[in-house]
Formats: sequence, structure tokens, C-alpha cells
Amino acid sequence: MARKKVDEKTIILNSLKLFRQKSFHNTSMEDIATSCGILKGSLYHYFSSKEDLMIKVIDFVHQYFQNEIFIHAWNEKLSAKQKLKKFCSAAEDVFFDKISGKLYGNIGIESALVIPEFNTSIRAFFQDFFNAIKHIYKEKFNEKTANELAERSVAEVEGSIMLARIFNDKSYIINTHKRMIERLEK
Amino acid sequence: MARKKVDEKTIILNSLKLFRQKSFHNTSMEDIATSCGILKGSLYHYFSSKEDLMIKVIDFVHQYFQNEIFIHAWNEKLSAKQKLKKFCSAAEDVFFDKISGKLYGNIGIESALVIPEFNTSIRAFFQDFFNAIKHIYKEKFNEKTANELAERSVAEVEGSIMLARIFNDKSYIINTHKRMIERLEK
Amino acid sequence: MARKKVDEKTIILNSLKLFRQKSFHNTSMEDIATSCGILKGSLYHYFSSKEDLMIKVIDFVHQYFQNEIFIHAWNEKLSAKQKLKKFCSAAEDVFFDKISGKLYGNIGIESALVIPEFNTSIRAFFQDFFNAIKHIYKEKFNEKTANELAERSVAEVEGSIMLARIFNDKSYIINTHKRMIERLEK
Amino acid sequence: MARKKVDEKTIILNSLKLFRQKSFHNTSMEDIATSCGILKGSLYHYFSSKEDLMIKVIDFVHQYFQNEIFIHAWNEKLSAKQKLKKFCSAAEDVFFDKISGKLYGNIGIESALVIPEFNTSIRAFFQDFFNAIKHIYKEKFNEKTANELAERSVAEVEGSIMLARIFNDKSYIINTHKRMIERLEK
DNA sequence: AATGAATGAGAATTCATTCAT
DNA sequence: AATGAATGAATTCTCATTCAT
Repeated sequence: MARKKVDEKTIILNSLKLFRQKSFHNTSMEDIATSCGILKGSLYHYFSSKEDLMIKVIDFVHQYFQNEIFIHAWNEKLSAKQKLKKFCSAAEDVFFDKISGKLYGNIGIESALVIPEFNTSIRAFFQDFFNAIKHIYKEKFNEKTANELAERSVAEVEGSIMLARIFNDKSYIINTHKRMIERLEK
Repeated sequence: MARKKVDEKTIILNSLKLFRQKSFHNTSMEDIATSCGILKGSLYHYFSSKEDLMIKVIDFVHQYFQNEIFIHAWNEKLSAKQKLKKFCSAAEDVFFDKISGKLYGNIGIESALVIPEFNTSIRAFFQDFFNAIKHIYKEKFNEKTANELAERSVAEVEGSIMLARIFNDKSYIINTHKRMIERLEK
Repeated sequence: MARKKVDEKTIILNSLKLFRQKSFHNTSMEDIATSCGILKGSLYHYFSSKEDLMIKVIDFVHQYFQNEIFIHAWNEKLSAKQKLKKFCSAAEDVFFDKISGKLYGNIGIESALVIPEFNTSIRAFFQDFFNAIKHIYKEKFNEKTANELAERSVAEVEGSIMLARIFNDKSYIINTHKRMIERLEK
Repeated sequence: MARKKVDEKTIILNSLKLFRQKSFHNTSMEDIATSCGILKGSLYHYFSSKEDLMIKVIDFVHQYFQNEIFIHAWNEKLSAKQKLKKFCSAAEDVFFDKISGKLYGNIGIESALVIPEFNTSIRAFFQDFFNAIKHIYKEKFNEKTANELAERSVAEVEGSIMLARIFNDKSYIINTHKRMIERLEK
């Protein structure tokens, strides 16, 4: 069965790391292959193109966020505030690499407009992000208000990730999270 | 032979349009030259490299925002609310192309990390953005609160521009602007 | 593990079909393997290279034509005209796929010059083709005339197969066959 | 205006030579560039893709045949026999390279099926080939007969070019031409 | 100033082939 | 025998950049 050096998931994880560090366009298939310890051509066993790989990376991120972050919003054993605290704390773990101290970007931002398929996957991600936040706020607020608070929160989180990277300062994200939690208390 | 077909500003304006529509990486020097009615090689009379051009585009945008948008924040003949309304309305003019109906992106988002020089220019831009908003809020709030409201506003605006493009729906931006104005009333 | 999924002949038949539909260069080893229900690597148990496979395909075609088409020329129970009619009818069965309605090409044309070994096999094929036709015409004509008629017929048949494919119209081949039969009557 | 090393026509001529010697698939863009004394990438100044180049090569051949060979069929100062003799003699000049002694193939044969655009161009070529021959035969024969003789001639010529290459013997073509001329005398 | 030709490095992708299991 | 993973060389194509005119 031949010496297996990598599997699909490893490639996706390595690609994700590179895409978040250097962006989609600044990462070559060669970079990805090297990071996996295989040759460029071998990537095409697993993914039919760089774009196919990107879509699978986006979907992996989506699923990861679903399982590790969004999920807290739906845990009905917790109060709204507890949900949101767990949510934010899990999100912070994703954006700050404790080991390297690096700040990671959100892969969607730069790639959304490259091909329509990327946008489809990215919309699905944000829809679930929005739904999770809205569900939390609905414990305290009516439909309309929860909706607005969720829209505002998603925008603010995404904007603060951008600012955090530009200024290399994670407090933008932390402050946004604090405000999201405070809003529950009013 | 020598007569001028274009000037630096025309190239910058055309580049800006393309970068906002298609992003830095998806715009080639050829695209830019074509949009200006000149040939690729001629661009190098004005800019030493694509990156040099990009920096000048960012600085142009910075200056444009300064003169057309941020400036309203410092017009002391206006009330805080009037300032902010003018500010937001001017910003909307920049992001929605009334003629084509298209939504334009924020060039900074995808290019900030390409080369350090981009980041320097982009930081300067956001610093002035932040200062303008903070100045408005300071009419009604103390230093600390104004600071926080400005940080929040900048993040929310940037996030909502991203969402507006992804979902092709400008109401994300309009709603953010509304909330920014409401905050003055509390 | 070891049980046979395919045999050499199945691979040759599948390859032949693909080579005739898509040509040698436009058919990959992967295409061939897929059409046989096995994996690419497994082909190398039967054939040492794509070229080795091609030679065996050509030789198979040669043998097939020998047994199914050329053979009628040597059946001395038949008249020359009967021989030729059977010959042509059998040939038509090979070039028109009654099920798919497709027209198949002659594999030799495009591959003759790829490697010398192909040419050797292809020459042997045409030699036998020519001999069969000449034998038929010799019943009615002298050596020299039969020779010329055979040369002419082989050229015309091959040219008409080409035209039939280009114009997707099998009547080129049918008309050529008609003329070959008419020539016996003069 | 920079040192011009090649022009479009030179590239087309060099490509034609290579395609006829080695076929479309066995000729790389690198081969073509080298034969022109330029680099691979420079070819894309003149042709947008290898296929685009191929179409222009086919169209060049078409035009060349039109001006150098088919044209004799329409020279009404000549008798039918004179037309055909000039036609055949001009054609022979194209297929035998007097300098190298090499026999050239007909580029259409192997490439007709690669992309639909090739087939369109190749059909146009054969249509004009057929029309020219038919016009000659119409001086002596009625519509129907001229039609059939033309169809037969085109097929026979193409088949004999193939045989000439396979057996490396130009007499296949010469004999076919002789027969075409003889048919006028019956 | 502008041109247009050429460059050359590098990108994605293809594919016949090898080989350990 | 068959697999499936990996190889590595080749191929098409892109694109920022240079430079003689």
C-alpha cells in the first residue's frame, strides 16, 4: 500500500496555516507541498486544483468553527453570558497562536472574490457565525434587537481581526469580545 | 516623440478602481496600462514597481479620505451629529458606485501584509480614520469613552464593508452608519 | 491478494477504443486504467510502458483485420466481387459503431511517427492490407494493374476515413467502397 | 522600438515546420521558441495559447495552398489538363523538401480532433481543396461526375501523403497525381 | 515620454512511471 | 496481481520588469 506520507487533513491543515500567514495568492503549491514533506505534483492526488484545495480549507475552517466555537451558542445548559464567554474564549484561541505568539488572519477576507465557489463557502460560514451569535442574544432580547446585535457583532469581530493584524495588537479582538459580553448585561 | 498621454494621477485613479474591484493580486500591470490607454512598459516611467504604485494608491486614498471624509470631523461649525452625518454620507459615496451600482472593497484588507511598506501606509490611514471619529465623539463623551467608541466604530465599519461585499448588500454599511449616529444621542 | 480483475486483451481492447476516439496523445494511462476498472499502476504489470501498450494495440488491430477483414480476400470459394463485398462490409463494421453511432478513426495515422517501433508495426499492417486488395484485383487484372488498383484503393480508403471523421460523415467511406467494387466490373 | 527578433509570420513558419515534422503534440512551445531564437514566454506576445498558434498555422497553410496551389484551378487561361498539372506540381513542392530530402506530413490529420476550432479551420481547408479539383473536372465532366472525381481525388491524395510518410516513399503521391491527370483524358 | 519587444523567473498542472505493501 | 501513494520531469502559461529605439 505504499509509504503514505500525508493525508488529506494534513495537507488542509498545512495549507490553512500558510494561507492565514501569507494569504492565498502568496502561497504556492510548492510551498504547501514543501510544508507537507512531499512534492508539488503529489498534491494533485488529493486535490484537483489549488482552488479545489482552498474550498476544502474554507469548509474545514467552517466545520472547525462549528465544532469548537459556534457550538457553545447552542449548549442550552449554559446561560447566555456563559455561552458568549466560551464562544469568545474559543475564538481567541484560534486567532492567537500561543506557541509562536503570531496573530492569524481570517482567510476569507482576501479570497472571497477570487472565484464564486469561494464566496459560496464563505457566505455559509458567516451565516452560521451570525446565527450562533443571534441565538445567544435572543435569550435577552427580542428578535429584531438580537438580529441587529448579531449583525453588529459579526462586523465588529471581523473588523477587529483586521485591525489586530494591521497593528499587530490582539487587544482589538479582546476589546470587541468584552463589548459583546457587556451588551448582554444592559 | 514625447507628448503626454496620461499623468500620474490618472494611473493612480485607474489602479485604485481595479484594485478595489479585483484586488491587488488579480490586477496585472497590463490591466492597469490598458485601462489608461497606454502600454505596460510606459507605467515604469511613473512608478518603479507595482508595489511602488500600490503605495501611492494607498496614500492617494488616504489623502482623498482626509479631504473628502475625515475633514468633516474637524469642521467646528458643525455639531457632532452634523459632522458624523456628513462623514458617513461622504463615505457611502465612496463605497457605492452610483453609476454602476457596484460595491467597492477596501483596498487595504487584502494587501496589508504583502510588503511592510503597505502596512506602514495603511496604519497611517487607519490612525487618521480613528482620530477623526474619536474627535466627533469627544464632543459628547470623555476621553476614554470616545476612544472606545471610535475603536468600535472603525472595526464595525471595516467589518461591514467586508460583509457588504460578500453578501453584495450595502445595507450592512448603512446600518453601521446609523448605529454610529445613534450612539451620539445616548 | 491476487485475483485477476482484467486480462491483457481487455486492456488492449479498451485502449484501442480510447486511442481511436481520442488519439494516442489525448489518452492518458489513467484514462485507460479507469476504463478497465483498475488503477494506473496496475497497467504496468501487463505493459512496460505506454508505448509498449500501443505497439500491442497496433498488432492486435493488425491481427483483427487479418482475421475479420483481409481473410475474405483469400477465401477462394468466393468470386472477386464477393470477396471485395465481404471485405468492405466487414471494414465498415469496424469504423462505424452501430451502438453509439460514432465514427472511429484509424489509430495509425497520428501515431506512426511517434517512435520507430510504431512505424514498423504500422507498415506490416498496410503491407497486408495492400496484399489482400491486390489479390482480389488479380483475378480480373494483370500484375501491374492489380498493383496500381490496390495502391490506389488503400490510399483512397485511408483518405476517406480521415475525411469521414473531419466532416463526421461516413458516406466518404461508403462511396470509396462502392468505387472499389465498381472497378472490378470494368 | 526595441530590437525585434521575430515577427508573427516567422513564428508561424517555424511552428509549421515543426508540427509537420514532429506533430502538434510532440512539439513544445519551448521547441518553437528555440527555433525562433527567442524565449518561451515571448511567444505569448504573438499568440495567446498553443492552440491559438495552431489555428493560425492551419489558416496560414490554407492561405498558402490557396495562393500557390488551388489558384491554378481557377486560371481560366489554362486547359483543364494544364491546370491540374500545375496544381500537382505545386503540391509536390510543398510535400517534398528539396533541400533536406524530407517528406512533410499534413498537419491536419492528427490535430483535427484536438479542439473544435481546429476542425473548423481544417474543414474550410478541405472545402477549398475539393472545390478547386471539382472545378477542374467540370471542364470535361458533368456536375455529378466532377463531384465524385473530386471527392475521390482528395481522399486519394490525403491517403497517399500518409502512405508516403509511413513508407518514406514519395512515389505514392506522384502516382496519385498521375492518375488524377489521366482521369481527365478518359 | 512612450513604445513594443523580449526577458526570465516562477506558477499551476499533467502524466508516465516507480515501488513498498 | 493489484494497490495507491509518490515521484519528477516536462509543459503550458503568467507577469513584473527591462531596454533599445
